[in-house]
Amino acid sequence: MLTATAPYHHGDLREALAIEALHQVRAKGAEAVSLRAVALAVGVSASAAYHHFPDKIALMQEVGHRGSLELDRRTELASDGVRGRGRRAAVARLHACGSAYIEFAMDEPHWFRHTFGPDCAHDPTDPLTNDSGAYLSLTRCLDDLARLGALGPPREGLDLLAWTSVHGFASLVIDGIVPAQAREPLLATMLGALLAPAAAR
Amino acid sequence: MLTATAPYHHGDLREALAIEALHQVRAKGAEAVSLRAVALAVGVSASAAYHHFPDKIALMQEVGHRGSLELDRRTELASDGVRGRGRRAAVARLHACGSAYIEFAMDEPHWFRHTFGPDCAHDPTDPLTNDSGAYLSLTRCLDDLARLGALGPPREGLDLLAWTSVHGFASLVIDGIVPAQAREPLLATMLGALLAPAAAR
DNA sequence: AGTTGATGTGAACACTGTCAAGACGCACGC
DNA sequence: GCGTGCGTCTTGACAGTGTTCACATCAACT
Repeated sequence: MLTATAPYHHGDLREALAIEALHQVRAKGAEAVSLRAVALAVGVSASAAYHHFPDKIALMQEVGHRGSLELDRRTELASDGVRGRGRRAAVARLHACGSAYIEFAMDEPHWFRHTFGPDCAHDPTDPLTNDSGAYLSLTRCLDDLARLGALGPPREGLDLLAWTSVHGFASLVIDGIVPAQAREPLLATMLGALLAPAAAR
Repeated sequence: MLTATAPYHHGDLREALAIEALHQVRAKGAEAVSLRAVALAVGVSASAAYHHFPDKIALMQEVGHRGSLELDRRTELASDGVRGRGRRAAVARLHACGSAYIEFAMDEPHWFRHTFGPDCAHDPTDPLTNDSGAYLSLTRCLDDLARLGALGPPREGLDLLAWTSVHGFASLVIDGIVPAQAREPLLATMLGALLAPAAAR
């Protein structure tokens, strides 16, 4: 039996630690996660973690990074799930994209919050460029709509408006400030404000 | 000399603790603040704090509450700073309101983040009702615009759209994901999407 | 005056992140 | 084949955290 790539003492401790940390963040929230508890749950001493991550912060950043990837995956999946080339399909794609974004925050509030939390702060020198596939999904949806002449306001800046409203709504919902049922109304209003008045839906 | 209301041993320890905690949150961020350090800075033992706050969380919630009040104050001040009854003034008021919201986040990123952080989670049973004077300021601006017939899309839900986009932008900026210079473009795009096409500015 | 109760102190507990010193075991060079 | 080296993990320790306990203090009321 070839045990694939199980190179060392533990096998792949770095991955195991990341997975366990992710589990605990999802379950209890980032603030309630301790490096020691993660290491113990994996069956390893606390200091063992320092051979794979320089900090606790680095471990948590790995969790945040996986949150970005998961968010990207969900939005992309949602937008790809809508077939068709017409205006109706393009609108539905944008709707699905925003809905998936919000749904991730509602499904995994702790994970979402930590992904955008202070420990995972991005490099302020080159924002918007490297990461955020969710933003790219949104941009593609809006590009399609622009190509179809379905957008009301001028194209420029609409990505940012759509993104910030969806992200802000998701944040406010998981903070308990805005009710979750407002999701559809918010998306409808956003689409109504973005689309040309011809056919809002 | 009448020393005003200096009732007890310290004077007003509860207030002193809250002020010092607020200072430290603004300076170092909520995660870096320890109850002990706050108490020591006030010149008091750590356990003394427990006669005024049941938890460290309660102390930090007081800081968050003051963040809500400060945000309310700023938005209200900004919107009241624009005089006039015409459409132009109403648009400027909405712009000033959103701008002040974002400016607070940029001036006090730690304070803003903590105000909307998990420790200050609101009661999910009655959202939108009790607090958030910033939302009320925004609503008033939009009511004015609606009365003047200046809004493009139907009135309902526009508060939420404006609020979430401003809040989302503020959050993304202080997370270093969106550049701060995008504030004016974002506000312009938002106004363009909200207003009737007659005169975008 | 003496009791009461709010307000302070100090020591202690369990827990945290982090580090230094040492023990284990795989992989390589001889 | 065997020792050497290095990556891996453990133990033990340090400083610092939130929180609680028994006790001291001091203002105010009866």
